[in-house]
Amino acid sequence: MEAKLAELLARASAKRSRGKPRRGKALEAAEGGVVTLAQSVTDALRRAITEGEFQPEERLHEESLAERLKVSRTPIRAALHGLTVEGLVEYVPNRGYSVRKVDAERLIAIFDIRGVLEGLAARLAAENGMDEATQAEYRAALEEGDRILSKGQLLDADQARFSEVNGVLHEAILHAAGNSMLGDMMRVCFNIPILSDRNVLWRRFEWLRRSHDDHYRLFDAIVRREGARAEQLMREHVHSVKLHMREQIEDARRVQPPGKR
Amino acid sequence: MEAKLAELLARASAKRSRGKPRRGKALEAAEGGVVTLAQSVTDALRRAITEGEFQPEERLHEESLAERLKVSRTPIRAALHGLTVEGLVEYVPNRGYSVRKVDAERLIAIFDIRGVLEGLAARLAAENGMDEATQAEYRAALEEGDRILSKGQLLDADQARFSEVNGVLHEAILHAAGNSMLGDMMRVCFNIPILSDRNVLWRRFEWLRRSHDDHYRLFDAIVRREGARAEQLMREHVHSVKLHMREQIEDARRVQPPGKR
DNA sequence: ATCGCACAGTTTGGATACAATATTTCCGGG
DNA sequence: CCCGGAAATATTGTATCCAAACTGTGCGAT
Repeated sequence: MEAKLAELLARASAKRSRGKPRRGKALEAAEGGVVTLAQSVTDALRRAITEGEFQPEERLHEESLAERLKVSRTPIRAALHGLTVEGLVEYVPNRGYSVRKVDAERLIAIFDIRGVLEGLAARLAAENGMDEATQAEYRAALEEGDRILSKGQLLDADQARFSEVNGVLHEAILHAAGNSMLGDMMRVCFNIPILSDRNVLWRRFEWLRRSHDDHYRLFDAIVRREGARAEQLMREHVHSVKLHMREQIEDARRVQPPGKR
Repeated sequence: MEAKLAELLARASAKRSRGKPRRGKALEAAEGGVVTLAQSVTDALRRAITEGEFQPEERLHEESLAERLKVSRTPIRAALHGLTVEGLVEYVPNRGYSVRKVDAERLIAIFDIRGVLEGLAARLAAENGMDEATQAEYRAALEEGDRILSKGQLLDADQARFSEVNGVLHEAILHAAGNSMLGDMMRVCFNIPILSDRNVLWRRFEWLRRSHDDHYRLFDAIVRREGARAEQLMREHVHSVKLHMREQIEDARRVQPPGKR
């Protein structure tokens, strides 16, 4: 679990040099496809950080990173600077960058914001209406969730699938909301080390069932165009995730008492 | 109105080399005081853009900017990259940066987000309670607003002061909310060319009076710790600003019909 | 022994040089 | 006259270089 970072970079930049001599036009790459080294490095570092490749307060030494990724310091610096603006990394002038620590307080803050942002997304989705294709996606994801939950217990392999299902649902709502900025801001709330792939939660099966049920009601509210109800449901949903998370944090703290250093 | 940009940079970087040989420790400068050239340039460019120094889709040519600001391309690039992450600037690989256009749709999107974010701030402020000092600031700002409005009409010089008052009120609520991330996200919603200093609105006096009254009610709700009410009031308040703004845009469009280019 | 100071080494910030990519111009063919 | 393509030009992307700032260590004074 060491050269993993370089591997991430390789995957990120794969989209660059692949294929034909490249159809000249940059437009094809304008969205989605990564083009510059700096972007690849940014993606690689972001993933590495959110997936816990680095410790919370760990220094991010420019030269070491450059060496590990086999690039010069320039794209590294661009990436670190960008991640600082995104809020994933901290920066002190003349002293460099470090991984931003996410303490309990900050986590709560994030969830409060997620609550209102996702609530807004749900309301807008309900007000604007969800097109057929997106509805179909949503429904499919719901059914997939049913299948996973029907076993009465959750296997490890299922966790990833359930996360996937969750992602689809949220994306569908976000898409229906039709507010592009909302997605940008939400991304900031999701790119957080601890939860990242949201592998953490999903502990108690019963809670999970309830969560899945929320998704059903949310869908109902949206297709009925009941904006206020959709918003309320989503808020409560996120709120319950927040409580669940706080519980887990406190559990973890009990195991390993505070005041480590 | 040409060398204004350079002037902005001078002001921004003034905080750097000022004073004694600088107390060695960087900690003093860690927050607030700008330290690196890149930061100064970022601030200068942000201001220039939000104050309308550049046209909406105008290209931001690295070398020209470097020349105008008398710095190398390095800090310029850092600044542009950062502003891109912030959403003020657009970027296409190998083609450079340009001022992001804020069309009506985007403006609406921003106000929708501001509505829920400021609503959250108001609710949190009410739930947490506002300390005495902040309450005093808020009250002082309210009275200042009364004084300005008491004349029955708004002079040009008053506009700036009223904007100031508004700023203080929002800052007070934000501070009481105690959610640092909220401030970061809200900044993104405020750094928008069109409104920037919020000089635009405040057209109709009556509307302004109503707006000021909102601030009173908001305060009442907060000190009474009525979170839900505070949130609702703030939402409605922002919503009314949104409507007001949309109206103005449509007015402007009537004067200068669409399809300019 | 402790505090302060100076010096050496490390690390970052900014400028410059070079390479890669896009845009423009200009020329020949249709 | 218009269109297509190739060279020329301009602009961005990356690497390297140098200067400034910070960190740590060791020596000397108290």
